[in-house]
Amino acid sequence: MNIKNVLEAKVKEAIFSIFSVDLPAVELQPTRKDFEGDVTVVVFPMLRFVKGNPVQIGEHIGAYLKEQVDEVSDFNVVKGFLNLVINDGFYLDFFNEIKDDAAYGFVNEGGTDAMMVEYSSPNTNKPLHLGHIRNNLLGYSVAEILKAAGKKVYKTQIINDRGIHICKSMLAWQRFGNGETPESTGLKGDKLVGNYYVAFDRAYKAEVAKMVADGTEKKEAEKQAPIIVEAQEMLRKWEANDTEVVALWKRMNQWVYDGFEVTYKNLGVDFDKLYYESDTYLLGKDVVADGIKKGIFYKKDDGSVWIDLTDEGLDEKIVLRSDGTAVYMTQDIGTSIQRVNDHPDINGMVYTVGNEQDYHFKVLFLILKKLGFSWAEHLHHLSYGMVDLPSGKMKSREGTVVDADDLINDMTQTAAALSEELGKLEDYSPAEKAELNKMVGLGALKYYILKVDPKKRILFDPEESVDFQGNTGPFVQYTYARIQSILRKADFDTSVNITLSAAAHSAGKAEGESTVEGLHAKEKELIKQLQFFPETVQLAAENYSPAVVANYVYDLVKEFNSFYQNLSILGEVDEQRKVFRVQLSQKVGEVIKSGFALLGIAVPDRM
RNA sequence: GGCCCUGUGGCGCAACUGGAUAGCGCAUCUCACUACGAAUGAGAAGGUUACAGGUUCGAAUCCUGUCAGGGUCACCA
Repeated sequence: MNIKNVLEAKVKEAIFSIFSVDLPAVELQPTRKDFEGDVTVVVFPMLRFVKGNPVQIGEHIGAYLKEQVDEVSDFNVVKGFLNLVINDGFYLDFFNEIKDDAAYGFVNEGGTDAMMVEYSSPNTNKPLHLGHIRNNLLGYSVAEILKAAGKKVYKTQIINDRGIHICKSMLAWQRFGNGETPESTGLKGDKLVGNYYVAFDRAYKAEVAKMVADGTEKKEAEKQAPIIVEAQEMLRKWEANDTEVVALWKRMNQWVYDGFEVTYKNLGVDFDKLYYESDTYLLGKDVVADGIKKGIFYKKDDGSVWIDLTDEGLDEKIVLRSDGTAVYMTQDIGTSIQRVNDHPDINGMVYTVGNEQDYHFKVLFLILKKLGFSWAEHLHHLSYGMVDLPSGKMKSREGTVVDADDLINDMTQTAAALSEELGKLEDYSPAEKAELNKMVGLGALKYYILKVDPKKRILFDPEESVDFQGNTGPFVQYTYARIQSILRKADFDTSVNITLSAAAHSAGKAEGESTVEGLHAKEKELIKQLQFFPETVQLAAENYSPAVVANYVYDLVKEFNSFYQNLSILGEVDEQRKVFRVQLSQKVGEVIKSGFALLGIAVPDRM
């Protein structure tokens, strides 16, 4: 039973019995460390309903609760804050309730509503970089959090596999590639193709520069440079299904997919369903036609179709070009509908896309609502800030990016160096070490990115390596490993429930249970912290925020380390208390593991 | 210029969504390994929450204005 629910009901009861007033809500919060107590009732909001001095009202409620509620053993009032002391028995009972629940904190209702979470969605003309990593980690984690909160979730990505940018790398490869392949060069496919994307840009810029030098206007030169004209011609051929162009396109895209797969696997993310833009880019046109009939869209004289969103404080937005072809928005409308057709249980979608597209999604969601889809009420743009370098924005074309594979390797190597230095794993095989180093390196990277509120932009300095100490992934992993070390050494039965001794607990003890005299403050704090896990998962889901989970796990771990350092676990002389402390450690370990799993971070038994 | 996001000790982040004396980690300075793992713990120092008004019992949080940084305003995606 949740103590909050009990107290809320009882406080209302108290107010009714003392003042004959029905209170609509009760504000509860954990008591600050500097005050005595566990849960605090804030009296101030009641003053609207109950006239009087907040301190006196607090005293009245406190006295009533102490009298009427078993769990409340004492109280004190500071200004308008009523601090309640909850007895140790309650916390022990609570702990025994959750102790053996392997899925503690997770809701497993298999609700009928499914959510689709889209993330990653890369272009197939260049390798993934740090920006994609943030996207991937956020999307994956939010999907896992939603699952834990009881939703059915489909993870998806839309692969931007067509368009002028793809033709650019294709053309450059044709011209300068000399038949190079991933096999012939030993390069990862996405890297190889990315090189040609850069090569195109270089050639293009050179052509433009030359034309400008020869007297052409810059804007004209950018439009007329032979290489860009040729790329556009290639796109036309692709759209006309030209066999040669399509064959090249398939071949080069496959190189990229093979490369992406390696990166995704290293990163530990996965997808349930893939969408390809080449399949979806024509979608949405019929919906637009339908929308015109409904009067949602209107046609201009030149044939282009628009929606007027000025009433909603936005602009007019084009949804179909004058030549009848689709724009980005059209595709997105069509694709979202397609997704629901493919998965009829979807009743909401999350789009993990950078905040540069805030406006686009505002418009998209509004249009879908206007079109009357019920699921359009549950759309969320998981918008996140850009990852910038000290030198500014990352730009693939200019080669100023932090490559995803390189970064993962760097992190692994830093972990390896640190581990070697500490020298605790001499008995590990090279393969075991490699696996562990990757786990820790990735743990550092993932935590570093996920602990920050998604909305905020991140400044990443490659010169200063990601921390492994303090508020970091490895810190949490280390604590987990420490707990496992204790569990390995605890060679006694820990299956019994420990309760308060009869002397400390008026209710007495049940048959076959073991007792302790009372909880140490550090033990109690840990149980309190464990209590917050389920609500943390829900809060994280409501806010689509892995940072909420990361911060929670960090607080739990900090609390545990303090407990660990200040009290003896296996060295405890009282046998019952020793058992209890091992159980407590085990549970904390489980929650660390569960919480980190929501972030996509693994935890090691040793490190 | 219009609209959107962000601004918290030197740096990186929190603050249970309006509650108590604004927490934590790096970095700096002290302590603690013949303790269950020091990738740790205990402590010190460091703040007018960008600025100015306002709302109320109470503001980092809400409103208005100003400043700074970023984004966005294409028949591009």
